[in-house]
Amino acid sequence: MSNLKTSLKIGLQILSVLARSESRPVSVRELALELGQSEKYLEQLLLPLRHARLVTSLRGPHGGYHLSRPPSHIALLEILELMQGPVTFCDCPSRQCAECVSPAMWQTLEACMETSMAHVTLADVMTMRPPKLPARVGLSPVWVENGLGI
Amino acid sequence: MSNLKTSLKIGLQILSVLARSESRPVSVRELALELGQSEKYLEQLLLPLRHARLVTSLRGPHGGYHLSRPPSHIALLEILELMQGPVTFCDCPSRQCAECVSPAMWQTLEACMETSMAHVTLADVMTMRPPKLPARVGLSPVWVENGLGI
DNA sequence: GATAATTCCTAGTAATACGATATGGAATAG
DNA sequence: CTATTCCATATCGTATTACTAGGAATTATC
Repeated sequence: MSNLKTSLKIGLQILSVLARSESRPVSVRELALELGQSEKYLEQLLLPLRHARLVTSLRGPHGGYHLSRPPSHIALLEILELMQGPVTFCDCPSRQCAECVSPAMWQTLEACMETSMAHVTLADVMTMRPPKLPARVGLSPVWVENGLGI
Repeated sequence: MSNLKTSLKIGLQILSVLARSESRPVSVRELALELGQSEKYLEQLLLPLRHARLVTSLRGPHGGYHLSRPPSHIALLEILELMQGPVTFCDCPSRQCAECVSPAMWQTLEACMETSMAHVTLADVMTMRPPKLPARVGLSPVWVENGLGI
């Protein structure tokens, strides 16, 4: 079973299509044809993307959606949080519940994921390249030199 | 919503209890009392732990479960994979499906999580301390010095 | 204006996963 | 003989998720 929601995966596909046709807006109908999903479903997924101003919409004939920013300025973390919620390993507010066992542990691991994904951009996703990451990222995990061109 | 299953969290609680009473085996009944869960439920959770030889069982009177290894030699990753399945962001076998968008991306992120959790031990979890991690871990993410005693 | 293309919004339904419980008994060992 | 693990299955409730549906609002074009 995948740990990622379908909505995130399709959301990424949507954004990829929008990124490829920078110039003109893409209608939901076109997206539906290209991605093999229903228009209504894609509409729903576009809603949060628009509210977060990741995409901009144009109504009326020849309307559609386009990216609000260049793909290299859209972090995977943003998309992930929009489409499948925050990266939380335990969501008790106090971080002191029995389930927490070790709050510091979960927080560290959450930060690990977040920092990593904050440095991956839509451009990286599209080009199928491993992401460009700095050698070190704050106090959190980083990709290090790995012979893959980073 | 938490991204971790309850079974993992309770699994960790079980292992913590076992770790604290190293010397003698702990029966399911005792676990049930201590953790406030039904015996049958805990039995179910203990099954995969035993099959993976993380815990050893003794039958008959005064029987019960104990850890097969010291807590410092049980990686969080093992527990996680046993209790809530592998860390997979896309589970198509080919890694070439439409949902993949960027197989290299998911693989890198999966490796990030896995490597991080592979270096966290049950001992870390129990002591509520941030994990001890080497300054660098292969080609994957690491925790770096962060003033928390690592 | 009228019309048609499109986004926008709100609900609702259907399928699935998951947590949790329940039952019943076989095997094992003090 | 009794306490316990072991194992299988199945069931139920609920939360989440995927997906559908209908129609209001907006805008370009004729």
